[in-house]
Amino acid sequence: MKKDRIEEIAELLDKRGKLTLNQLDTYFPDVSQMTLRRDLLQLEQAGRIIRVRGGAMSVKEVQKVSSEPYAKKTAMHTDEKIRIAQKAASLIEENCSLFIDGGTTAMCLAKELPDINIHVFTNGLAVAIELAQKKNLNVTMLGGQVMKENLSTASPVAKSYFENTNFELAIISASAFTPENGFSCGSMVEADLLKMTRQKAKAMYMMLDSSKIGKIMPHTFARLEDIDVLITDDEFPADLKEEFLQRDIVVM
Amino acid sequence: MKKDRIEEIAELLDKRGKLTLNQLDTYFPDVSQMTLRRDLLQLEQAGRIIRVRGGAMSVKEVQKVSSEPYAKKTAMHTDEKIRIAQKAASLIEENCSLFIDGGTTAMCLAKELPDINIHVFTNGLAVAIELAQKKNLNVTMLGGQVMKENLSTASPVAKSYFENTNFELAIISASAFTPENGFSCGSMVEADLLKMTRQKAKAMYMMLDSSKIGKIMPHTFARLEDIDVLITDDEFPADLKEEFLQRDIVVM
DNA sequence: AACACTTGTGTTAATATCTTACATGGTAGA
DNA sequence: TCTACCATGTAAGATATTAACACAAGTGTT
Repeated sequence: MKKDRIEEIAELLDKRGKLTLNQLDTYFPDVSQMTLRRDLLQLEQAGRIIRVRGGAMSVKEVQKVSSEPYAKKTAMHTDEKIRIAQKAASLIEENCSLFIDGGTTAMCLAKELPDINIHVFTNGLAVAIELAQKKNLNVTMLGGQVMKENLSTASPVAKSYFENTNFELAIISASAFTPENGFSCGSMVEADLLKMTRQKAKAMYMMLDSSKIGKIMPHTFARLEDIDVLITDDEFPADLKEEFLQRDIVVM
Repeated sequence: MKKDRIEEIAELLDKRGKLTLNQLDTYFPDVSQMTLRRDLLQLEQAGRIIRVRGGAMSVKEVQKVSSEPYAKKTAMHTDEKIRIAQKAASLIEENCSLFIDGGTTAMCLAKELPDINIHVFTNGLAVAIELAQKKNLNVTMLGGQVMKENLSTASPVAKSYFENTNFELAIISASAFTPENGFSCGSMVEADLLKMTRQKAKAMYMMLDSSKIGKIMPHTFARLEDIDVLITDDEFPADLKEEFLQRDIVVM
């Protein structure tokens, strides 16, 4: 079947990074080179690969090679983030309306979200673009001044947005957490926005990988008791977990 | 000098995403194609570009590819658009405040804009991200529902933004133009936004490559006399130009 | 100054790769 | 059953790339 073969080619390329047509030919001896060419063309149009002379290479590979310095930042704790994002995604139901922030954990969540009929509000540019790929999903971008470090928007003006919009659920992530100082982040305007979000949403889920615990950032936007669900990883300290559970907060 | 040329090629590629050898050849008429090939080879080994059949593409571009249907992306880097964008960019002065739309021509403009102290409002997600790279430039994203086809936002809510913001200049592009129907685009909400923009801005510059002339899209957002400057290419018909000039509109 | 030697470049032919156009067979729906 | 369409194959032709050699200008050595 054509589709399977194309999928297989894509996976191969993701693993190997780069393949020549001759290599592909030995992988798929029962179809002609021309067919493989056509497959590659399709994959290229889908944006998954790049055709180069002699064959093709995976887009992922290219990204890896080039973004070494930046990769370090984002690659930190990626596995945990993805697992946390998957947990969060499993909580989303069809026809709901939710807010997602613009951080890297939120970006992971955006990738994990199923393509179903939900409405998502976000202040992350990259998150919005990622979500725009999904056909059934509705995205609304919160406007405001663009913060260059994290490609999010934040501004007092966003407030006027909120007056006319509604969402049941806010899923956000913090840069730091201690029981005393609550959930905090580095930007005041962002903290402001997240506070507003808390007021607007019926429920608030917090994604927090355990590396954030014990850190303090300048601006607190939520306290321990403000959240309804805490989504974290297995490293999460048991004693802290107890504190959440005592307040009827679900920890998962 | 070899080094300068290579640097120039790299910059060119970052701006335009992808170039064929023939295009490069016209940019550097005083060296042979073979030399350019060798330059590309070097840049490839340095990891800055990827050579593809017929030419090369910027690694940076590839990173963006994953977030946008690829075919569209490359198709849009036409020479005319870039030349028009360059003309438009040359009109921008330091310390001004302007609006740019989210279309592909606007994207070219974003790339051409100098990194000086100006404030830019836009409703294009990709445009905002592009502009966020520039250190001295200030970007504000207009919020609203994200339109998946063109990664722009548009919504009635955007109106509330405009009440608190000011910009002197709006530089926008249309999808279609006829003297009778004016400048039009395919989306009603977008047309709405652009109309508002017209009211808010002191001046409006229109970027219009000649391929758009004679086409009509469903929603007109500006008429001939609404604009102050028309930025177009050399193919622009002389008789039409006359019509603009009669209304004291600068054509360049 | 004469001499290798390196480096950047151009020219051409040989090679590799890609596209185009057309032919074939199988399959789903009319 | 027939038609239309899709996925595929084949091969000629177009295009792009490499390889090989040549040359000129600058550099250092004797």
